[in-house]
Amino acid sequence: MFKLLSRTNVAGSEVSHPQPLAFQAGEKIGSRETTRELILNAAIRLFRERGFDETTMREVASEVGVALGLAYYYFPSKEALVMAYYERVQREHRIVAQQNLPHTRALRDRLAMLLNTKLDILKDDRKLLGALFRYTGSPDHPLSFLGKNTAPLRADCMSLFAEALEPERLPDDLRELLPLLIWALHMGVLLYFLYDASPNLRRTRRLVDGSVGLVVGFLGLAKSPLLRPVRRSVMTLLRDARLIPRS
Amino acid sequence: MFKLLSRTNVAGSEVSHPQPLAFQAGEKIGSRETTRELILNAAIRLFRERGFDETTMREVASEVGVALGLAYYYFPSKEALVMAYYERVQREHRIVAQQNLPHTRALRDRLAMLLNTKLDILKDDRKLLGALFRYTGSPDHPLSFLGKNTAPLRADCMSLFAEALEPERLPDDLRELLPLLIWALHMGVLLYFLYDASPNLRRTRRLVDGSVGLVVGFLGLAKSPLLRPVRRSVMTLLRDARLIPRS
DNA sequence: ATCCCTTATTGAACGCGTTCAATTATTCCC
DNA sequence: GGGAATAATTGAACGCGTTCAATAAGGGAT
Repeated sequence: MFKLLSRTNVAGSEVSHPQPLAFQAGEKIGSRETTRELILNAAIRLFRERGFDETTMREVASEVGVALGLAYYYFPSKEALVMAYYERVQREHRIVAQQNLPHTRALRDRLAMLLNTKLDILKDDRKLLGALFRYTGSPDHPLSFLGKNTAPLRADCMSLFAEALEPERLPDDLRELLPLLIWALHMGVLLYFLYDASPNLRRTRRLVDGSVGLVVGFLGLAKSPLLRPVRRSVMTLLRDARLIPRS
Repeated sequence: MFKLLSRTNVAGSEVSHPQPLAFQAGEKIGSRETTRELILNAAIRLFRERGFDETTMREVASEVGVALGLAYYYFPSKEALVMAYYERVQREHRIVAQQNLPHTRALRDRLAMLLNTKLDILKDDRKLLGALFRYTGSPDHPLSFLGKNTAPLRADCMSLFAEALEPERLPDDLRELLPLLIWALHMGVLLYFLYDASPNLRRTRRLVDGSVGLVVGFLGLAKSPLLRPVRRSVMTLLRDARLIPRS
């Protein structure tokens, strides 16, 4: 189907190969970005090994050899570490996706590729990814994945889905609607991934395949001019709810 | 449309009128249920007034006049207070729903009534309801609303939706599928409610109306024997994903 | 009434996320 | 080089959710 890029093929990957500590005891810590990166890398490594809640910020700071307060100088909270990491994941996913999209013709394959490569990147991250959902019910929290502060991240993710849809012949309303719907599906898949205890995430992968198939099938149906009033109703509803912008 | 029961009409309501402190300073605290209820009621009241995070467990205990540790004797965590409250909400909702269902014929009205009465009950609870979503990303946590410990609560909620669907002529597969789908919609509505800043939750109410309309419309379409293979695909997918039981 | 077992309650303490005043280091401009 | 401003770093402390050993209270059996 789509060409899986193996981990080693992602040049300069920030995510999959967190850099080892770049200095030894007694050596002076480098620049601002270096310290911040060190802390982030150490945190992600420890979160992966032990779990998010099971790792303390004291351990993270100690791992880098800095004072606890320094972690808070660079990151406003423990969860913000995970969010910073997820932003990296997003960046890496964009790179991978844009490498694969030119070689993937069928929409079904394109969408499946997007979801599966995301899962590939995140496959070792179940012990920390859940922390991203912590503020789901807190509308004003800066880290709420549905809140206004994360709107750029959402938009970025949706733009990837929009890119995958680009070659398709779609009515304008569907072209506008689908990135949101696929983003929502993608969030559902990530959630499912967290709950999936099957070997090698088999069930999650099958869910991806199956749901992408249904989306593409639904799309074939929904394109019909006969269903234009229905599409219009959906668009109206979502606009009223401010889930998509007013045109 | 449906008959709205006003708050005062719900006899013996546990939710809407948290009982005042049943004793005065120096008076001996009553039985186990009384103390537990006192703590829960005080907590919910304070959470409503101040917000969940803004209220400390020390304040809750102090409000009842007991030691901090006693709150933890009765409730395993701060969030567990909110979950206990939500279980009450569920019970009250069932009562209200079962009073209204016999007088509501059209499916659209039945579904809208279920969602709207839920919102009625929860309307003052935005400051605390978000806490229920805190463990969304923690599959093994007892309070995860998607986890196994909350399966009875989910099933109970879905059974209400199944009841609303009862009079409808539906193919078996749809009859099995729809409670889950409507439950998911209901969760989406609750989430939306948390984020909705419109006056009197206007936008949430409109979302309810609109989405119920779409569900009913979709249902009309989905019933068609022509779409049986699609329904079968959906059922297969959800069964494989273990989101509905295998038949 | 006494004893024993279970439940309820307490107050002190723990630990972790977070904060912050003080200090040190770095950078830029003259 | 010196001074000022800014950024980085520290270590101590706070406070809140949570825990727990000790104690008190309640209930049942003898």
